[in-house]
Amino acid sequence: MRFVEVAVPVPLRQAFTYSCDTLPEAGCRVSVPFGPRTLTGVVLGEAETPENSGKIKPVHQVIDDRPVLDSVMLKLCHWLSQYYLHPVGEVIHTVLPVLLRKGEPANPVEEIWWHAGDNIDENLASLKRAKRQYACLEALADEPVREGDLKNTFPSSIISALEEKGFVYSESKPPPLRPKMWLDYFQVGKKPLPDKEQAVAISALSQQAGKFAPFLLEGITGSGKTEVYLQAIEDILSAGKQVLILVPEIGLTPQTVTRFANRFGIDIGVLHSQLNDKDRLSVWQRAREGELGIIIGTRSAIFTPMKFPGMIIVDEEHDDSFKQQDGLRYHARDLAVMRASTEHIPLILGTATPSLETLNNALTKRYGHLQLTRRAGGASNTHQQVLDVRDQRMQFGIADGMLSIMRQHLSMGNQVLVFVNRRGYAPALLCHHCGHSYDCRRCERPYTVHRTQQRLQCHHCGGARPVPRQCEHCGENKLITAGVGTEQIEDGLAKLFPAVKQIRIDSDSVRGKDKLQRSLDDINAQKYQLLIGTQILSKGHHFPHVTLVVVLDCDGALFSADFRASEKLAQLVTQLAGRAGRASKPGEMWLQTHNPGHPLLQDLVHNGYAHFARQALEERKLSWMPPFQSQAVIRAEATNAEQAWDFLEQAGALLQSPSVRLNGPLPCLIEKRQGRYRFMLVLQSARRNDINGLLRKALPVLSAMPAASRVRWSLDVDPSDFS
DNA sequence: CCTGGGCGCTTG
DNA sequence: AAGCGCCCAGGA
Repeated sequence: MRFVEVAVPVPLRQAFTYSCDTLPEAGCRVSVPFGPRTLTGVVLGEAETPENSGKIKPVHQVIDDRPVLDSVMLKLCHWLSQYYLHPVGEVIHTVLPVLLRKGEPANPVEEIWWHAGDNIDENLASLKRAKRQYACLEALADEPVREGDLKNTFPSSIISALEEKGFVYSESKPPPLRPKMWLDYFQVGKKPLPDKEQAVAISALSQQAGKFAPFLLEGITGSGKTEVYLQAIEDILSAGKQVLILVPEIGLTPQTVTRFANRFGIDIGVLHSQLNDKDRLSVWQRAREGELGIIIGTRSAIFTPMKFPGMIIVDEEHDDSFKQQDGLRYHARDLAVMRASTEHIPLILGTATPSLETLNNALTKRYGHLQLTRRAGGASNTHQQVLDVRDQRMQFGIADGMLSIMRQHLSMGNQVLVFVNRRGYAPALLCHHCGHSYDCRRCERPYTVHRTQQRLQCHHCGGARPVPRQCEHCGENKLITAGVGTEQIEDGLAKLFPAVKQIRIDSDSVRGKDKLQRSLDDINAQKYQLLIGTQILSKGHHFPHVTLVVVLDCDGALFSADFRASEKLAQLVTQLAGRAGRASKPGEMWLQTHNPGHPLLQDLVHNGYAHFARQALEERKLSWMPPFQSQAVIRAEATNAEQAWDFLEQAGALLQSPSVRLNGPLPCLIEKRQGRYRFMLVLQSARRNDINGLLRKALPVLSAMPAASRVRWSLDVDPSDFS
């Protein structure tokens, strides 16, 4: 009798011991009895003979003949569980593809092959009058045929008729594995000559093959980061090693994939959020068998197994979408660092606007630091300026001065991009007579007015209602909107520039498959001259015909309660500036603000992101903020505000330590959502281990508190925001 | 007297 | 998390 530790998908901070006759390998799935249920768990390793073996139940069934989590992935699961203080069972649950969680087989499904039996000639002779059966048997005479192929030519009835006569038989076998199959057709396509900086980066990266070596690739937009990726992975692929590339959620366009596929002429495994479970599993399988040379995917692609790991690339490493915001709140970029380290492979963190965390690691030499400071092809940088809108007449959020600059660019036939960080028509609806504001009851925040859908929509909970005609409070017919969203700008600009073709790009307008890609193609084919949009426009797409970028409102970020707001604004503005222009058409960018003298804006506009970021790091150091301090947040929400607050107060009492500063309970930045009041408790310390240790000790007590069961609570290690 | 839903206890 | 027993309220 042997014993195993099994991680089961329940929110309990422990593994469970089971008995078995023969020891399954660590990383294999097993089905186990758990209370009155049967669950699919994963073997973590052998357990010592337990003392209270009376409780121990036997493993029902071993599902896998070989681990679904190799030793590296198991190690990472343990790290995730320890670092994010999350139950192992749930960690393993999030790491595995959905179908594997459900206990589906991990190996590729077997294929059925049809063979001709003995005495073919004799059998054929007996089929003289059954022409189709004759043809079918003849087709199998020389070699077996895959059932799928056979059924393309012959109906099942013909095949089963032959089977009944004993003339043919079927055999099922696993599809053949083809590790490193990309090498059969791998060839390096036409490539540009790297400039000096690119060449330095490429050679620095290639010298590190086969060992852990993290790099920040800080390259301004248009400096050719992707070309560095392409040339850096060339030798890795040709040596039969795989490359895993992580990209932000919206950055994964068919174009990105095509660029890699065209260069090397190979198949690429693509993992995006809309992929169905079956296709996802298939990429997982082919990556695990070493059949795919390149795997590109969003956040959760970091969990893709690789038989021949060669390199990991995190593109746009600063992007927020790498941080998971529920359940296991991991950061895929940080996990990529851990993974590269355990796999002993190099890692590229590429971006024009490094997060302060990564920049700090590069400046303190924990990471190699590669810089690309020149735009390829000699294109000039977009010139950034601040537009003082104080006392200016504004129409739908755009100052008169701004409109005349826009008019100039449009009259020259150039494209103009207007950035607004708000979708919908307006962020609020008010009664001009009594002042009544239309708020979502569940979130206590103003509804956003959506004109195209004729609805009021809550952007916090998704709730909606029809647009009222008259005030529900005083009955007057004086409802007005406040603030400006993309729809309103679209409306307003259409009236001002009736001859100019315009397009709105936000998550409402690009809903649906490939809609975004089609719109982007149309923009670059110059079917539109005026582009109005949100964040989406700042991610990864280049608009060579845009010569003017307008950012409508910077003021919100300058005075935000979130200490990262200025970093995010700087990244956004810089990324947006990078979208525009090309060599023959230098771009300009205007930032509308009521605070033209704000040191942050001035620094960004005059000295660029690189300077701004180094300055911001100094400030963070002086003000004892991340990345010089570590943070964790406990959030609690409940329909009864007091219960959420009470829980956090009790938690605070439990989390007393001289080396960890506690802040709270405080209301979250989104104070109420979906009818639940939300509070948080912030832990901060110079040493992350102090926070981790403190929480590790307290969590079992915390989870057992009666107050804990009355609220929804969660732990966020290294929070990226305080919403 | 029986049904149902809410709660809290347990899970190897 | 989720399945189960347990307890109390409500209906004819």
